[in-house]
Amino acid sequence: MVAMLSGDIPPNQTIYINNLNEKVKKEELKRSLYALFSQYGRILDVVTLKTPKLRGQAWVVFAEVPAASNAVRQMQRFPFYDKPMRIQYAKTKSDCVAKADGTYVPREKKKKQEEKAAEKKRRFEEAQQSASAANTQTNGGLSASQASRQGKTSSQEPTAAPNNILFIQNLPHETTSMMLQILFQQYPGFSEVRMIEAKPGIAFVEFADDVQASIAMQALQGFKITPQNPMVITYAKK
DNA sequence: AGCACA
Repeated sequence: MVAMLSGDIPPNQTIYINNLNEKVKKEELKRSLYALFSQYGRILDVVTLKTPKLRGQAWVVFAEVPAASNAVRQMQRFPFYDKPMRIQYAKTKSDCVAKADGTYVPREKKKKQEEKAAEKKRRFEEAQQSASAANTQTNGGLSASQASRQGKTSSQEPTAAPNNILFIQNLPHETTSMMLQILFQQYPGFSEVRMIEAKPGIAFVEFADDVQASIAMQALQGFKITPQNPMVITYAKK
């Protein structure tokens, strides 16, 4: 039954992921999850903790339930840092969602720990910010195309299954493989660009694995080589 | 295996 796959928890906008590789650092894990899952829709928050009870697990909060549903289906068992992800809907509402709908009540906590942790968190967020600032620089000016892409994925067509090969469309005809190489080789795992003489405007870009391809896809989605040509990146068909 | 957010 379908219900079995989602572990009998009713659909909601937060997915719970476990069986994650515990060796991956928290910040990297968060960023990779963000990059990987934002193809399904807007993400409000990614929560990862490294406490003994919570390592190897993560929560990804989507703005919309259908995005979460697509993610649960499409990314089930996806090999992520060499381990198949296991994905369910989260059991309880995420704080960021409760805050948005006005039902949030802060829970009681031990107070001495809180102050220490607040400091740690501040430092963590600074690191995150500089990291994402660097990201924005490389693909600035994408918001319009990203918005239209998300509109598409969240409403109808099922997203193609992840693949280590990306299919690039809507390239200006004067694009060379060297131009694409320069763009894509900045992402880890890049292996090669292939273009077909007889078919201008498209290209294939290969990465070592699906995760790395996904991250490059996310980063360069909508990138404009010329102002009229935001590139459209999907996974190549298998 | 393990469902939190400070």
